[in-house]
Amino acid sequence: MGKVTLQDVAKAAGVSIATASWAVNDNKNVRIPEATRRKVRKVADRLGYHSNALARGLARGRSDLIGFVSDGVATSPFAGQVIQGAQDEAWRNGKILLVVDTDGNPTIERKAFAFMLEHQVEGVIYSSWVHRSIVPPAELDRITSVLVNCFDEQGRFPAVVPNELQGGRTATQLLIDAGHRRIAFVNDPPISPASVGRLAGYRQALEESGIEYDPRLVIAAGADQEGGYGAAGAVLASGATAVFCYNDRASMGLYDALRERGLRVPDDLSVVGFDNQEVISAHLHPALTTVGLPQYDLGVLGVRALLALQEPGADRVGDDADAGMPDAVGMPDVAEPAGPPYAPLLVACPTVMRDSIKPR
Amino acid sequence: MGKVTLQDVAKAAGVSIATASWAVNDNKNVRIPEATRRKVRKVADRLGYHSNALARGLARGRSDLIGFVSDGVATSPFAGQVIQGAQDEAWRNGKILLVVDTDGNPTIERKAFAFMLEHQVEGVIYSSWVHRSIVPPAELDRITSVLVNCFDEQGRFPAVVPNELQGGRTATQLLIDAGHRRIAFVNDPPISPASVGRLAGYRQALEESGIEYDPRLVIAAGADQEGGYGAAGAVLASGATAVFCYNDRASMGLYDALRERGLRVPDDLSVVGFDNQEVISAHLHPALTTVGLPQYDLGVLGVRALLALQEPGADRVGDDADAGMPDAVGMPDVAEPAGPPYAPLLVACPTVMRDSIKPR
DNA sequence: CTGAAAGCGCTAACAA
DNA sequence: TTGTTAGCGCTTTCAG
Repeated sequence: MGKVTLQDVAKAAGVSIATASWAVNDNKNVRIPEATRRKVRKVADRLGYHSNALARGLARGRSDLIGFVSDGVATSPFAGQVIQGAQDEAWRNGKILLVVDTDGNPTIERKAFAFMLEHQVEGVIYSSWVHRSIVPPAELDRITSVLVNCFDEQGRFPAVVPNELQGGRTATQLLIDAGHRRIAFVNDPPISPASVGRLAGYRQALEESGIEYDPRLVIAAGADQEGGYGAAGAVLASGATAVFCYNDRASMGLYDALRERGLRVPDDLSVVGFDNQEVISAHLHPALTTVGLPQYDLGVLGVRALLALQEPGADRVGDDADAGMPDAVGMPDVAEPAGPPYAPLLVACPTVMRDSIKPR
Repeated sequence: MGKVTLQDVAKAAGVSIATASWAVNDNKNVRIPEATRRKVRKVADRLGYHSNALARGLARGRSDLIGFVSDGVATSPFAGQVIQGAQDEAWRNGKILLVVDTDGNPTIERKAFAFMLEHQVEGVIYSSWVHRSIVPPAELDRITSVLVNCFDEQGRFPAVVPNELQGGRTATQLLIDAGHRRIAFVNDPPISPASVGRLAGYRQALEESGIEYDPRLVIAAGADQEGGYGAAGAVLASGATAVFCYNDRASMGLYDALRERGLRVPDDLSVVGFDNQEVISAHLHPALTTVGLPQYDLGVLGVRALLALQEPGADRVGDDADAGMPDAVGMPDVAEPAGPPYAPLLVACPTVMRDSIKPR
């Protein structure tokens, strides 16, 4: 079984091996009569021929493989989505993803890169579980690479990250639009792109609406249920009528604390979360209005940036590889590969309207 | 840069290309002096040599690639873990995973298999997001394959699945051990390995403790927060002092409903969940005692079964590939590849003790 | 338009 | 112990 080679096909079809090759691939440099092509194709199908990617890669010097190394995306509840997006976009371009999750282990990471190199990947997506600044491992210099959900301060590599500022602004704006003026922000204390960016967005939204920023409304609390639970007292004491929580998990904790005090969302307090972590946000009572992370898009744009890098100025040609693939519409175009230093590509965080905001 | 070949290394080291090959790989058929080996190795390092996996695969007729096709594991909040387990185990054996998530789309699935075939994978893990019975796609017959988190009724393929019955029994036993005799079971209505298996486990545990099974204690409710929320009334009306919920999400809904009625877990009602969906279970108030799904192990055992299939009777040899890898201890051995029909390998569901059970 | 033939980088007989 | 060499299956000039 199995081992049907091009040679077999050629022989069975009564053509040379070269002709068979032309016929099977839609090679544009060579014009082959439709009849011949069809015949070869049919024979190939009948024999169950599958081109050997190893041989093809060797001969062409191109593997059609894209590496995806992450420090935990696969394990994180979040970000299977970014892999999915990357995979879909890779696929659309006739590439396939070689995924390795290093779980943050440097030994594994080193090996992962060795593997990628050996397998002649055309580039690698280096991705982080949590949006953060990284110092790129030395291996990245040996391969065309782009950063996803992380970035290097020097901008030595193209990076694709969520637009935290816009996200924070959007979340806050939701509350303002509902008529709230006194809006608390439960923020994660450690400095991070997310905590800094969302706070900046919060302030920007307030400012745009002429609401004065009151530092007492910014409450520091851990970015999980316990944090949100513990922050309830401070939120209530602040006199806020609405609260923007750093993430959905904190919102969930806040819900709990509120319920224990006999208070109701959104009647007594409007709340908006962040992350759109569906298991939580979609199923809280009431369902949580929140701002999502553009994970799928991060993946898509990551590989798009990577491909743009290796074919400078080349137009993407649509082949039939996308049959049945979800279409990626409404996504920002990736900037022309301008060369370093690269400014991170900021991807918009979408609004997810549910039932936790009450107009007043 | 980059393109350093074995030939280059050989030349630079002043040996033949064959010798270089022996030296770089730890080939056991050929003994070459440590000195030569070391020299070659050093030159290789200096030049930044990386063996070309495509050429190696072609020449050896072996790709060291294992396919992993899933209908949504990557997207599901659950099961990045199974990929992780599969990847780790593959790695330990010098293999690497080629992951494709078809998202349940048959067109994509077909293409995924074509890709796998082309890339000469040595076998494929076919995995489902939710534990279920499947009819294996025809392509599986062309490749050595094993099913993970799913199975075919005829046992034509080895399958690795969670032991739902044991899980259900364990969950119930937890409650019994705490002194409860009247234990409700909030079950998911649709027939599935999980609903059937967990119910059987529930009944078995009761029986083993001489508690009579009362059908009125089995309450049908959707397997999510809404379901658990809605089931509260029935649970309370049943007079149960404890409840085993089909999953953590339902438990979460139940928590909500209870709190709204001024009732407390575990004082007024003990509860145990299922799935150990950490975002939820670990952070509920009080934290939820639950039974986990052995996802990581499913992945590990899946590839282990696959490898066992292709090297019948061969002992696994530990090479140095596992440096820095998490170790897989305490895992059941995969059964000898007995040949079809295969009985599914049942993997134990672990207990996760937290704070939602109160002794009485 | 089609065939012959030279590799792609590496492995593994087979010789030396 | 080491070198020579014939492929692995496919792509792609270069002739025909």
